[in-house]
Formats: sequence, C-alpha cells, structure tokens
Amino acid sequence: MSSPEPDTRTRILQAAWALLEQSDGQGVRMSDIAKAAGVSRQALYLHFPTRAELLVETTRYLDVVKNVDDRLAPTRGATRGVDRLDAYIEAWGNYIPEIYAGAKALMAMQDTDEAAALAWADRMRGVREGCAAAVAALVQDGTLTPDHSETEATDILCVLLSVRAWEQFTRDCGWTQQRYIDTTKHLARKVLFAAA
Amino acid sequence: MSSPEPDTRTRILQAAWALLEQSDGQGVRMSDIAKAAGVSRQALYLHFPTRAELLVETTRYLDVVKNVDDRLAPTRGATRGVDRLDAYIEAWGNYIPEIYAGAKALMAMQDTDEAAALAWADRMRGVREGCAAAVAALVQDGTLTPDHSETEATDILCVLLSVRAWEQFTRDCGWTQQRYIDTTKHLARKVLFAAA
DNA sequence: TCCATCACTTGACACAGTGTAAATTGACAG
DNA sequence: CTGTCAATTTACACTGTGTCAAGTGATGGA
Repeated sequence: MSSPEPDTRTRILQAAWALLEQSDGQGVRMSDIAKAAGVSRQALYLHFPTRAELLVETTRYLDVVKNVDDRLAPTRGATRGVDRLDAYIEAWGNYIPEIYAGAKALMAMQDTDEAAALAWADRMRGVREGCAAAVAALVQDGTLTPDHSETEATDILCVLLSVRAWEQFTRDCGWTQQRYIDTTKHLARKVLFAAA
Repeated sequence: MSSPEPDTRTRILQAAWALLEQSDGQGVRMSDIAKAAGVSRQALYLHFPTRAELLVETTRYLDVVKNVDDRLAPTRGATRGVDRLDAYIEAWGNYIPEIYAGAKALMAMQDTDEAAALAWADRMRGVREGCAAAVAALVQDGTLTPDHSETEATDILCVLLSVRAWEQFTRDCGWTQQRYIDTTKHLARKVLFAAA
C-alpha cells in the first residue's frame, strides 16, 4: 500500500517542504530539515550546494508535484478575453496559498542570495507571462481599456496578482481566500476591461 | 557655520541612515554603522539594545527629520473627497522613495524580530489611517463607489499604496516616480470613485 | 571471496555576525 | 582630588552556514 521509499534527495525536499509549510516559510534551518528527513545535516550538502539552492529546488519540486502548468492551462480554453482574465486570476490566485511558504522563504533570501533572487525572478517571469497572455486576450477582443498600453496593463495586473498583495489582503486585512479571488477579479475587470 | 557636533546617539542614527540609503537597506552591519559613526561597535549597544531597535529608531529619527506629519497634512486641506484622495496619494507616494531603504531593512527583519515587526506594523497603521481618512472623505461626498464597503475600500487603497507595490512598479517594472504617482492616482480613482 | 564504490555518518572546524562582559581611559564637575 | 559618565579595548559566547577528513556498511562485479 505505502508507496516505495522515495530516494534521499526526494525525502529531503519533502521534509523541507513540510517544515516550510508548518512554519509559514520562516526560520527553517538546515539541521531542522536534516532531522525531519532522517539524515545527517551534512548529507544535505551532498545533494544541494547551499541552503538557497535547496530551497529553490524545493519550490521547483512543488511545482511538479502540484502541477502548476496543468492548473494554469484551463486559462487557454476561455474564448472571450475577459473570461480568460477571470480564469487566470482564479487559477493563479488559488495557487498562491499553496506555495506561499516556499515563496516567502525565497523572497526572504532575495536580498542576500543571488541564486534565490534568480529563482524568484524566474517564477515571477512565469506569472508575468500569464498576465501578459490575459491582457493580450483582451487586446484581441478590443476590450482592453484605452487608459493603459498593453505593457502597462500587464504591469498593473502583475502587481494586483503579486504574492505580496495576496499576503496583505488575506493576512493583514483578514480576507478569506474566496473574497480575495472575487475582489481581485472585480478589480482587474474594473481597471483593465472596457466593453467593446 | 557648521552645525554643532550632534551627540553620539544622533551621529549613530545619521550614520545608520546614510549606510541604509547607500546600500538600499541591505546588508548593513553593526560594525559598519559604528565605523561610519566614528565610534566603537560596542558603543552602539550603549545606546540601542539590539540591531533591530537601532534600525527602528533610525526610521523614527527619519520621520522627525523628514517631517512626515507636516507633509501628510496638506491632505486635510482638500475640499472634495476625490481631491483629498489625490493629495494623499501624492504626499505618501512621494514619501515612499525617501524612506524606502529604512522600510526595506525593517521589512526584512519582520520575520525574525519582534520589535521590528511591531515598528513596521505601527508605521503601516499610520498609512492605513491616511487611507481610511481619504476614503471617509469620499463617503462624505457620497462619491465612494457602491462596489465596496468603506473598510474594503480602505484595504484596497492600502495595498495600492503599499511599499511593496511601489517597489514592484518602480523597480521591477521600471516606472518613473512621476508615472507611479500618476498611474496610482488614476487607478485609485477608477477603483474607488463614483461621480455623485 | 575480495574489492571497489557509493551513499551516508561522525566529529571537528572555519567564518560571519550579534550580543555580553570586564577592565581601562579621559574628561568634566563638584 | 575624586566620582561619574561616556566611550574604548579586548575577549568571549552563541547561532547558523558551509567545509573537511576519516570511517562505516551495503551492493555489485571480477
């Protein structure tokens, strides 16, 4: 019944992820991860050169496990641009809480670690592409507001859909996830959409 | 001509600020500050219990020097709610870059240091009050959009005016400060304002 | 059966940065 | 002259990351 023992590298990634989630992405040490994975601290360095790299790999692993690509795909099925916008907000907005702990850990390292900064920038580039695609769909329909250029509209959507914004709405302001999604959809429409 | 030698505590705060600005709020060590202030590292601990506290005090010092209160005051002169909204965005939005380095240092410590977290929360409470006042002015005029409650409108404005949003627009997206101000005003109007 | 290899362990250590502690110096005030 | 205060010097404890070297134990091939 139980799945076959995963290899050590995978066990480390799983342990790292479990700890990150538990502690909301804060204060997870190499020794903690080692203990949780049932290996020595030094063994971590056999698989990952630095803590930053381990964290980066953990989030990559998560992307595979959680299947980001497939989940962001339905987006492309939408016919009208505005539906596509909604679909993207729904997909990405609901993905954020699942990866938040990893994102936070990565964001915290950005200032000190090159690798973490690059990894995070890469992730954000992915989101930006999604935003750009949604905006492009509006352009195609002729329903992008005339107030902003395509790039500017993308910039705005990016900020609206940023992890930081999600954090502030749901943590600081206490919004539920559903409310976050609904209101973000509403805001995006109001700011970017102009009926044809 | 030259102002009289400020006392050590002040010199430390000034040195800390100078270094924070130089390095954009990153990687400023106690020893760096000490060197810049021309005192021993240990002397810092005679004036501030911890690094976090020193950073917190640095931003407080800045608030006094830069005169936040006075600068956010003109806001209250506006007659129409929507003008007040504009005025607040102009005042706060232009204040952000001046304190950004300190804000960044404080934000970076939030996760690890209680005192820093409280200090930052306090700052943000100040901004929220400003946002709430602007929204209240709209309510008074009957020009707040019916789409959001007063609290929700305040939440949204808070996110729009967050340091993180400023950071993303001006750093990641490469907007000029002027463009940031103009676009933010435009967005706030579009999202919150409904002509009476 | 011996040997090599691989994955991992153990234990020790270097390094950076924060914070503490104790003894000392120099200046100024009563 | 003496006490006090600010600051100095030197030394050290602690935490967490990353390195190094020697050792162990299982596996698989000649």
